Amino acid sequence: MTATIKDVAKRANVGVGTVSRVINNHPSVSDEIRKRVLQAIEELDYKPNAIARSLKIKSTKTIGVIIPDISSAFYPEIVRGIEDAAKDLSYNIILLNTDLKREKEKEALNMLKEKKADGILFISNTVNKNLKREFKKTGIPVVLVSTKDLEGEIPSVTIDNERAAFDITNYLIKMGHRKIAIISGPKDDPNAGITRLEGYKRALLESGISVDENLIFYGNYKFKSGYDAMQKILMLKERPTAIFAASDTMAVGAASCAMQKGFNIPEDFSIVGFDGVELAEYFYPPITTVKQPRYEMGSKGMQLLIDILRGETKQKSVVLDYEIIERKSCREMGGI
Amino acid sequence: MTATIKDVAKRANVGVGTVSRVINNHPSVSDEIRKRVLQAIEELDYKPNAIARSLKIKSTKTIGVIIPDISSAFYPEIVRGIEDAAKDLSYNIILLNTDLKREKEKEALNMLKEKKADGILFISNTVNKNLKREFKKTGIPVVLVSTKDLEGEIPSVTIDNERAAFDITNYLIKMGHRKIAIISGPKDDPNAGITRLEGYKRALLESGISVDENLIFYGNYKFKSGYDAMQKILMLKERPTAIFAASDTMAVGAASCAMQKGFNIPEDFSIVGFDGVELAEYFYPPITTVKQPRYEMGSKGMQLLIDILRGETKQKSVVLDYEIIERKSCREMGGI
DNA sequence: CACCCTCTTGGAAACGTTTCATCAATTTAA
DNA sequence: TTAAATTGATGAAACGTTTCCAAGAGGGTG
Repeated sequence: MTATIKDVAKRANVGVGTVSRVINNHPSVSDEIRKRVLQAIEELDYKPNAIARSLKIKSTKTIGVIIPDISSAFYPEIVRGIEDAAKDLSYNIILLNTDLKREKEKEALNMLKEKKADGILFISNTVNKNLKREFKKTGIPVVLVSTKDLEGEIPSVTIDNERAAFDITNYLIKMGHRKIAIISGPKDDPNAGITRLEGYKRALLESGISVDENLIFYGNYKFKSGYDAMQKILMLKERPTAIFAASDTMAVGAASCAMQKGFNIPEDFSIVGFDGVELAEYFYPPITTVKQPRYEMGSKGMQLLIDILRGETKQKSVVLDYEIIERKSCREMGGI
Repeated sequence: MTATIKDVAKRANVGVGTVSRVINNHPSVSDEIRKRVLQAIEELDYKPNAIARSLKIKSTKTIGVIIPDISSAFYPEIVRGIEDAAKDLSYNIILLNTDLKREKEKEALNMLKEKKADGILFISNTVNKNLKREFKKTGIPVVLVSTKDLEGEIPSVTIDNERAAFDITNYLIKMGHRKIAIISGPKDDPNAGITRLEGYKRALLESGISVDENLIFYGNYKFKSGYDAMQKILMLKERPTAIFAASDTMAVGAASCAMQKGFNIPEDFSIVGFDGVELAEYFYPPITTVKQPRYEMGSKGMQLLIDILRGETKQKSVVLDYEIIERKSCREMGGI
């Protein structure tokens, strides 16, 4: 069997308390004994049992990470940011997928409560009252990443979606576009759906362009919904010259549809996306987009969570910067 | 504080042993007492402490998942397969990234030993003697996914890379291509680098086409290396008519390069990839590829691991089927 | 020399479970 | 009717740590 602290104590001829103290670097242990203990540890290849330790100190050095779907392009980089930060702080992460199902979110929360996670990073649905009650029931601190508590009670790390949509729409306007369609997220997504649509509308209005309801389409951030929206756009009598898709994947879907029907990007349509996903970069032509700092969102979320666990912070939320990445999917309009 | 088994016992007026038995569905407890205990559990919203339980039963219901990089397009779907299967079997997963660094692999193994993971799914570097020694030291059962132990001692779930490469190369040959370049993986990757190159060569040879060393290029599976290889290909006096890239991302890189220089896919070059990643599907034109069953690899790996933990299986490895997905990136050659 | 500190060390208790040896009560067999 | 067997329930021990309390060993001081 694998060695325990008792075995080490015996071999080093000391008490278990002493061994524990050298493991945890308590100051009050003489150099000579420390050396003896260290040697015994070495000889037995002793590794402390984290489970036993956790039981005693009531901390597992484990963080639960709740996301919709790791195989969806948006999340892996967030998770990578989380895991890197976790490693630095000597935590581990348990990954749970929810598919945005409330039921699975609840189950995940239960698991994490039973396994005594020290904290939770929640990157799933928008938070509602009901969910907040579930959070409370676990008794585990939660930080939101890339989603929000509408009432702002739970700390979160996000970007300003409204402003980002405003900026990217303005980018199109500056290039001379006046008929700009949007392929928005779903109406029931208060975080990235509604806000981006609002930013788009505000940009139009502030430039004196009236918003045309016929140029507003709704998708679900996936390829097919972008593709389908483009099909509708192509059937318009008065086509837009530019399209703002609320996700890169929809942007690519739209571009694919157009190209398949014989149109060219950016000559016939200027297209911009949102997220800054690899697909947009590697597509041909590469798609201009607003890049969310996904890695940083993850690592920052982790750091914030740990700060909170240590009681080192007033639970304030953080809003990160986004960046418009100009590529080859847009063109300047000449005069009308 | 949150309720313990003692609190439940007290409230239900029974011994702790009894509570434990109803929690674990042991048969010998009377209906009346069971009811009483259940009610107490309900009233206190008692959730068993998995840490304490783990300490006692020496099983954490946790599996370590060691991968190179979750933000690399190939892995997320594997991980999703793993997590889904884990959930079904009531396990959780701890995710660890290694960037293919031996040092990080070692650290990951140590963490999992200390945290007493019940099993490990290893999806990183090819396994060598040294690593195998580290596996042994943890004392934790390991299953390999999408990588191999050259000596075949450790159970694994993979596809037949050589045969897949053979098939896809043949696909090109059947279309009439005779000058086929390959953008291979690195020479020091015995799993997916060398094997795919060998499948390519065998296909050529069996069709009586001699392999031309000038048509063999090496990349690292990433976009840029595909792009760079294409640049070299374009500089050849005698250009190939088809290109087999050992990853979809390289295939897309190569296609982008060609298109940027004014060539058309598939008119000027037929291109096929490998992996079956989203990028290949959404690229325009969509890239023909051999799709690895990544989700299934993950879930199968998980199931195999659990079978082994339960001692229900002779530790045999499993080889999964791949699938050639025909899209729009290749064209038939007329007679020469 | 007696006293009081300080510094180390040992060991027991506690963390919240599961399980095992006991025991009490009830049923079955003789 | 009594002995034996079966069933159900109890509580202590154990899992491997950490931490706290007590105590021993010096060392200074008056």
